[in-house]
Amino acid sequence: MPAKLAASAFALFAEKGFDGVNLDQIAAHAGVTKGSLYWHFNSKRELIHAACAHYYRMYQRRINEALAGVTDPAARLEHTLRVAVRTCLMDQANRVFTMEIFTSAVHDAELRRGWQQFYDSVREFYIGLVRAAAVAGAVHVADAEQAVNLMLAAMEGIKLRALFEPEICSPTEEERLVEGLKEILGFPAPKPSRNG
Amino acid sequence: MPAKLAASAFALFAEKGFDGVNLDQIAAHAGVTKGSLYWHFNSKRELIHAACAHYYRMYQRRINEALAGVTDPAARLEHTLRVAVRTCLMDQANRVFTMEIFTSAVHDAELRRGWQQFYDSVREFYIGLVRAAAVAGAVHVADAEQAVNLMLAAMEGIKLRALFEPEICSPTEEERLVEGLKEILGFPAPKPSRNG
DNA sequence: GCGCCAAAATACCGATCGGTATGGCGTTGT
DNA sequence: ACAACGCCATACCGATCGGTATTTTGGCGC
Repeated sequence: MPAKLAASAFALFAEKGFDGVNLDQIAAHAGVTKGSLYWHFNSKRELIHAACAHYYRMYQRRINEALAGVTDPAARLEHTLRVAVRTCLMDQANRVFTMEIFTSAVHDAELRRGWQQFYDSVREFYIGLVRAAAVAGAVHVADAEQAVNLMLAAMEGIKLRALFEPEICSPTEEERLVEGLKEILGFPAPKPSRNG
Repeated sequence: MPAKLAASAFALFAEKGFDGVNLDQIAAHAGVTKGSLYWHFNSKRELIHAACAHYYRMYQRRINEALAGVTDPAARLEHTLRVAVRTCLMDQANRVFTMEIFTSAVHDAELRRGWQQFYDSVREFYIGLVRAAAVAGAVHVADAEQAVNLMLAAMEGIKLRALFEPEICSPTEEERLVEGLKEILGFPAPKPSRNG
């Protein structure tokens, strides 16, 4: 049940923000009432943290699935990037959710730590992927760390931009976004006949 | 008085967010009471919009001051960039305030329009500056618009990152940030003896 | 069947806060 | 002197919502 509540919280927070959802709504979404919710969580804040953990796990699960059985460094990097774009940029709900994390993290040190931990692990993962791809000669970067930092910043910037210009993250733009981010990571320019 | 209330609202929102400040606090900060505040503004929402307008005007005033009497295209671009970094990245209060705009804009079309209008004018201004500097041979970009988009995305990404890693926007990092953004805009790499 | 415990439901509480109603004061115009 | 108006202060209102207290329910073991 706590996992179901966390999932419900995530779903509703991603739609209306942390302050836009009350606990009765979350409980109802999970099929129980607020009293039951309080049996499992001590406060709304605790539930927010659980919703964040839910999101981080979901992202990690997607990456693991995308990389299962993939050994080629360049392919691993590209798959990771595609999942990230699909999950973090194309999905409006997830964009809204992470924006709520940022805004609330200003005043909540634990939330901030949680995000930073997540962000750092994502970043280190990318750095490792880029380095492996560079050794394999698939990408060319002077400094893997800097390229990853720039790529992640660009992703965050796109996310922000999409909040008021949702069309830049429409399905028809996905491939363009992926290509732009790949370029930052040092992938060679796309060829007309390259493998999708 | 309405301007004073808007300024007070901006100052407090930039510290605690839109939902973290009540109208009594804003009124007190402006030296009046809530009744007087309601004489001038119909609702908290209207006050939020006034605070946003205050911020946009402040930014524009700073740019105008920085560019007064500057005619060299490269200098104009660099000055604009420095003011933007100082105002939008180095100033924690302003970072917090703009994050609040983004989060609220998801559910407030007018707020969204206001921000988009501001963002578009900033963007067009940069494109104009980059093109002028390119004609003057001071920067080298294949596509001014794309370079500006990337630079602005990077700025937004840095802003987000700074929310949980404030040290990346510390005074000692300012020059590094400026140089990184200049590089995106096609400025030549810094020389050891270049003019500050 | 009874007791225990976990989980859930229901009713309630107090604080908060945006918003409203009303009265007061100072200034200006007639 | 009086009326009108702008601006302001104070008191009040109702809705909301996180959180608490109490009761109920279901499952399990004996």
